[in-house]
Amino acid sequence: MLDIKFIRENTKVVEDALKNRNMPLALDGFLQLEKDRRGILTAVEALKSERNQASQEISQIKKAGGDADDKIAAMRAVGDKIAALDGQLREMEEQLTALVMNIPNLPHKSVPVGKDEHDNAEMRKWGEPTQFFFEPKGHWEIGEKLNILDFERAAKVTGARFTFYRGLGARLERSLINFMLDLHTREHGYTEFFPPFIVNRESMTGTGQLPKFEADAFKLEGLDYFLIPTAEVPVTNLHRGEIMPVAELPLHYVAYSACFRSEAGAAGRDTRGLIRQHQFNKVELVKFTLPENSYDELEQLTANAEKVLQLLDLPYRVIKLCTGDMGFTSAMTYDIEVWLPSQGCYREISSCSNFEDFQARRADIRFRRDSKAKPEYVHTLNGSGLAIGRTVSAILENCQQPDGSVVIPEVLRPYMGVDVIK
RNA sequence: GGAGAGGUGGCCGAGUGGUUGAAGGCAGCGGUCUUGAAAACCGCCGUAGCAGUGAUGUUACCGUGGGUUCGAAUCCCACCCUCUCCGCCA
Repeated sequence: MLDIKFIRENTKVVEDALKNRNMPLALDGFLQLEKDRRGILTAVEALKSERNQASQEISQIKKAGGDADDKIAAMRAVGDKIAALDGQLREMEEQLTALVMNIPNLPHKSVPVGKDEHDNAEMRKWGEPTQFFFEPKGHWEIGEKLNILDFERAAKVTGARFTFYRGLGARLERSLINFMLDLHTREHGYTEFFPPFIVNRESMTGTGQLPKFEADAFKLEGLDYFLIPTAEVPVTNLHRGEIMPVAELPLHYVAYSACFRSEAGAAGRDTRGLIRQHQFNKVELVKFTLPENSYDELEQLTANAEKVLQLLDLPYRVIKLCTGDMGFTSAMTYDIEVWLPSQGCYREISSCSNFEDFQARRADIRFRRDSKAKPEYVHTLNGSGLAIGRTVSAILENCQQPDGSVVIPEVLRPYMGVDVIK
């Protein structure tokens, strides 16, 4: 959520940003509504002030044994006026909230202006695309042949876009979760959380999944609860409504969770394999920082996620998303893309974003520089560190052997107990 | 799921429908005293919106949302949460 005062004073800036995000929106209606609202607010507050004063006078008259009937009658009329204006005010506020909640974050000035993924900027590459002297197979095929992935039975038991992992496949998934959590807690200094996988509406609104993207979420029938699309939601909302002392910042959190996405609108895309599932595992990094440090923190967070791929020896590149390709809540996003031989291209395996104060304002997460200072909004960041299913895909594909076996990256062998899946 | 108790400021804890934004205490901040510290004493000590260059004024907030009333922390209704006991359960 943007600051309404900021929108008022920088209307052009906001309109330009919306245009760059492919969401052109004229704000004059918004501004007029805002102005009208303030007019009515001033009027109703004057009436309330009058009423408060009269109430005290009535109290004194009654205490003195006098007759206040005239005053009470007069105030009854004032009360009716107040009720009418309050009603108007509430309606206007609802409209304004609806508008402002649907305005995306402003891109950072270093973000390239562009329409779609073709305008993203490649920042760096690590490693070289894996070379094969045989025709590399897709991970779904490798997984089924090794009997470690079972898409067919998952379709029977649940439906499309679900998977059973079996044997060493299940163990690989679990090993990756543990490896990543160990790395981020022991080497990178993050504090581990294990969050609820179900959250309420306020939390989904706080991180920006609602109200605009309700169709993407799984909602529990009859309850105002949602399956989390990412651990970002529970972990960021951990501090919703709090004012923290400056000494606590920055906070670096890491959480494993299952993630649930309806993938509405993705029909027909990535239908094979583990790339796009309704349920997947992810290790998520979340930071709460001082505003002046958030971009340094973003670089470090991205580097922490990259470290996972480096240790697994998987080739990847880092791109900076352009204005048209960035998520609704983000001010700047780096995507980390891993090399997938079956597709002959790099595919997203992590998305690292700085939300600046966009989520903090929605979720009311603040800090105080000292005991007398006014509270300020923190900056929030998060990034996958990494998506587990996509990491499994990358390992199966990049580490496959001509005989169909898969050599386990060295750092995972202590977790796996074997060197090769065959 | 059933029965009961309760949700007030950073914390503890008062609060007959009428100067209660809210007593008192603790913590915190500033000061007096002291070589320094402690103790004692004095003062300050919530958040947000609106108007104003500013001093300041004003409104709202006592779990949440409605209602009654000239006036609600206080009365009524619904919901949420916490605690205790019972039942069920990994």
